[in-house]
Amino acid sequence: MVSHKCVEEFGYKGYLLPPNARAPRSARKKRSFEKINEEDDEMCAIDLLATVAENLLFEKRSSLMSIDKPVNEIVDNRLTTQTTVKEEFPVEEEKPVTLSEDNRSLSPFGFSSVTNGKVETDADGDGFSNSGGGGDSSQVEDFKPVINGGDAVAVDVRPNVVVSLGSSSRTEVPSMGNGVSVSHGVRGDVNMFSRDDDENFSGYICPRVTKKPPRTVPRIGDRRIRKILASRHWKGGSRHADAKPWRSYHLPHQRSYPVKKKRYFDHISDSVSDDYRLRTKMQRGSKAVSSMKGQGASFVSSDSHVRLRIKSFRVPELFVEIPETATVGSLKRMVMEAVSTLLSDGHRVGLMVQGKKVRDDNKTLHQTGISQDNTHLDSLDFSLEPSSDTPQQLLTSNSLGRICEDLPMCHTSKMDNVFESDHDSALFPSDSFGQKSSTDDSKTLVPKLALPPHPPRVKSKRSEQQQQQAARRRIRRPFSVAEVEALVLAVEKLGTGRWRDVKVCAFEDADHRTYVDLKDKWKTLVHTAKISPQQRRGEPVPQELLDRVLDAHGYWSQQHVQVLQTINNNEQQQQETLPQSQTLVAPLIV
DNA sequence: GTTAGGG
DNA sequence: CCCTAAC
Repeated sequence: MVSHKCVEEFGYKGYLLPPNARAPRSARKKRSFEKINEEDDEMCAIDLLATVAENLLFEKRSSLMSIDKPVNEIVDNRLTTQTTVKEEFPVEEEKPVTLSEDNRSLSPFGFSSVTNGKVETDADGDGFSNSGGGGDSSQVEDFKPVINGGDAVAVDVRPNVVVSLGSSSRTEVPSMGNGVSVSHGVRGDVNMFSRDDDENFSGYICPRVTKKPPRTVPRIGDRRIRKILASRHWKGGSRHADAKPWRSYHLPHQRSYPVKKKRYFDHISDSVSDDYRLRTKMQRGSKAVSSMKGQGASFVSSDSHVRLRIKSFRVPELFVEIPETATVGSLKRMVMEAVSTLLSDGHRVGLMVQGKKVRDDNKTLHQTGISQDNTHLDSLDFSLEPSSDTPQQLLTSNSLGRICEDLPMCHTSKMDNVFESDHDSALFPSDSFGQKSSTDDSKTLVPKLALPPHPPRVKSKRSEQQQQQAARRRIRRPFSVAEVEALVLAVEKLGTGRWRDVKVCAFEDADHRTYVDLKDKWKTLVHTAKISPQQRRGEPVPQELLDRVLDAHGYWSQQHVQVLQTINNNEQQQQETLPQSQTLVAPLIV
């Protein structure tokens, strides 16, 4: 909406003569940090899953029952990504879940890539070669680098996506884009991309929520907020790094969850997006004596334990474009960044038992039918769903831009190594989790490093500027007639050259309109007003408004000229010709 | 941080 | 809408 606060006093012909001085900056309203708290609660959305899974996992480690399999087999977490070659689906209806432009979370954990069934350790310069794609492995499902004609290697991570729609129904979401990613002509760039329907090649990661009406959400419009949130998120992760693992199942309200997730599930939960399910399989559990007797109201010592085996772990569709010469490490980071970014919006966990969505968080597992005695129950679905009170914005290119911006594209040593070794276990936690002694935990638990402030990079063939421009350009938002009217009104009153004031005056609540935008719009309005109606494009602006634009433009231009003259002459000689300007000029020349 | 102007 | 110089 456009405010009209500044409609009051008018000077000549509706123009308000400039004030003696600009409003002091202290009076300029800053709203940047007022919205932070709204997001506070959402930080732990993923914690629910993390905690549940963590506990389940922990039980396996600490339970008294004998385990006839290696722990890492029982708790078999795999990031499974899937490359499928499908025809492209038009996805007009699907708007990508949007991520704030600056909310990339600084997930410090590593990301393992898999080629031909092998986990790549990223040695420098060990980029993907054009040999990939053929390998198969039952362990590593469906991950194949898609080789793209000797050009950039496009890794098409294309999971099957199951989307929860808030009911028990599911919708298969078609993939977007070719199964074989296309990335011609941009070799040398690190870019995640998708086409928006405009002109830009804007990168984004696109988890989709289909056919789901947009939420009315608190807006989180300020980059600074997002930065803060991101950093807070990150800090939170490390802050809890030393938390001791839970030893009981605890399924109270989500809000009451202490944020105590282990790093392991930091990784896992954070890597889940949107509605990508954690498929779990019930396993026969044996009676176990709780090690937490009496510690929880809902915890009964005779509780049986159920084992959940998370069979696969899926990430949303991602496109990663990266030059062959990039290191595996940089690829891992890219993917990790992308995934992390996806998740930073906050999600809640959904649970489906035998196809039925379980909404009552207070039910016990047993009441829900999750019981070791239930031999019929062989699968659960966990899902991450956009939290109902979580903002879902359009994923603009900005978020991606940040990612790309900060992704080192070089083969530099430090970055590649830092992210490395320790964190491969993040993706394949079973490899490390079950085997690590508790003393080792700190190693994985405490992420050693977030992204360095200024990751080193190498120049790509496309200029960085070009790349960033493509990546972070804001979406185009044409001015409505109402906005134009408000702008004209404000400029009539305030003049051209006080754009910040115009912003505050007339577009205070329009977060997406910066004063630079307003200035630019005015520029185009003046131009539009000068050209013939036939040459004009877009939503037609009423001629009346355009007339006022020219009027105001002329008037204020005149004012500027006179100010200059006055300054040059250093005398008040224009009094007789334009009395009105006296009030304008006089203060300025003092 | 704002403003002005080119891209 | 972006970028940058200049303030």
